[in-house]
Amino acid sequence: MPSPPWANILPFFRSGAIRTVLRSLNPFPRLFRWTQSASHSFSAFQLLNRHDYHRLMLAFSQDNNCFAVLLLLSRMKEHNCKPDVYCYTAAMKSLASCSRPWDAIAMFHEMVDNGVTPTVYCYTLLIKIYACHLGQLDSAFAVLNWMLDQGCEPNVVTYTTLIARLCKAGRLDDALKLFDEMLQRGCAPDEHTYAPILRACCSEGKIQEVKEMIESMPTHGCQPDVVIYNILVYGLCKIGDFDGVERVISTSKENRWDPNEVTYSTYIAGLCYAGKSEEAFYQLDGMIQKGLKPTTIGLNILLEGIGRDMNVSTSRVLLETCGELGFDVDIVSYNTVMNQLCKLGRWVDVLNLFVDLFKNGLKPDSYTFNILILSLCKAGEFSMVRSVINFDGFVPDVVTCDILFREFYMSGGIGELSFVLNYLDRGDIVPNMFFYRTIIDCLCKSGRIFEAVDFVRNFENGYPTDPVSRLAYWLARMGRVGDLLMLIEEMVKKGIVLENQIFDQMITAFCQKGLCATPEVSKVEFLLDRMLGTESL
DNA sequence: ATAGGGTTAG
Repeated sequence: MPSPPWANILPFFRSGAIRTVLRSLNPFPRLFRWTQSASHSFSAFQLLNRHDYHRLMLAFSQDNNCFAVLLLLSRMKEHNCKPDVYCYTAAMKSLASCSRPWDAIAMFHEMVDNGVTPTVYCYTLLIKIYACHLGQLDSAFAVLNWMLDQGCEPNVVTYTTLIARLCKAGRLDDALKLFDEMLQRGCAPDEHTYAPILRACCSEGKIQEVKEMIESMPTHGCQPDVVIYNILVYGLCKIGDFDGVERVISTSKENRWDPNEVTYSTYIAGLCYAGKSEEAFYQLDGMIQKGLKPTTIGLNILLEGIGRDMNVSTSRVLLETCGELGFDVDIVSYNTVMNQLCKLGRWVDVLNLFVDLFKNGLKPDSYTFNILILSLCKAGEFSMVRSVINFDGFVPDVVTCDILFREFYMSGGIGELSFVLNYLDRGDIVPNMFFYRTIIDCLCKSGRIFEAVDFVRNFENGYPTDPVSRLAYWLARMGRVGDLLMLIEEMVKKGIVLENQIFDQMITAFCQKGLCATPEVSKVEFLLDRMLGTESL
């Protein structure tokens, strides 16, 4: 028996959202029975109309499954159900959101080639793909002109899409030009059009312009809403005008809007960044009284600020009270407070919070482990570090390797490092320049200069700048100018261009050692000449 | 039926 035409699609039907859509489709009961009995030979797909296909496509698109969307489109064609502009638009959208913008554009052209006329929705999506997904604003403008040529009038959404991207790209002047153009063409803006422009003005600190533009909105038929006022709050925070923020919030009723959690989170973050965390803490209270709770990110910014500007006891108490207050915390909230305790060397408290986070149904991430491991290392509790490493769910990253390498090496536990090296060998963790620098630091601090030189020499592409400059620093620092000269000569001979970062580090070390007033400095000058000579080649 | 706006932590 041949497999049903939708066999490839059926596995995707497990998603709840898609099931819901399927149940509402006309032919679905029969389709469903077919899959149960598997004895019919007719194609239930023939019962789907364009509208059904479109709804299915949107459901799969929402599920981020563009494979299924494309499959549906090809099924349509097989069953002589010509895809309409809605189906093509849905397929384009799905491709775009699955990071396949070029395929989405190809889909647009396929649609035109098949004689389907794009709607303003479809052109707008195409503009969004060029502007947002590809960052090609000029191509997006070309689409705008093209649709005008085709007699399709852009609407407020079309203009807003392009204006928003121009603003995000820092092209505020072009955005304002387009804004005027849309007015001239008789297209009225709405709140969505103003928001990105106001946001861009705030970024440039043009708060006066922002205020004036908000006041002028009603003359264009727009009533400033909570989003518009949140942008104003953001702009005022950015220039530190917190009295202004107070005024905006206290006049909200007469201006017919209600502050929401974004309003307060923006305000609280602004206060924290300005070093006024105590004031931010106070605002949290005002927020609670209005029945609002902070966003998790806003809360985390506050926890960070309180620990920094006030004290860690307060941030810790706030974290521990979040459950009662009904605030949503996440692993970053715990990491923030644990990190503050770590810096103060309070490793027992760090450990306590590590235990608590599980009670809140959270899972530690690599930041959590790094904070915990660093706390324990600094306290010399290496046996506990070993327990943490063997913990079920341990997630190391390159920072973990860096901490473990440095701490175990310096405490003489070199034998333990095979664990770190195993991770690196397996390729699970890719070392970065900080890690290489740690290796150089460890080798140099323990006097293993030749091993450090060998380390940079045997690098895959040879003598990477960052570790070499670190090594140069140590050699200069230790007064081993001869070894340093040899290293530099060796690199020059191999035709390696010496980056000035290497010389920066050397000069820093020489200055720190107070060698600049001694004859040794002539050797540095010699090296600098060498560098200039190399660079002129 | 389909397209567009605001805060953002380690």
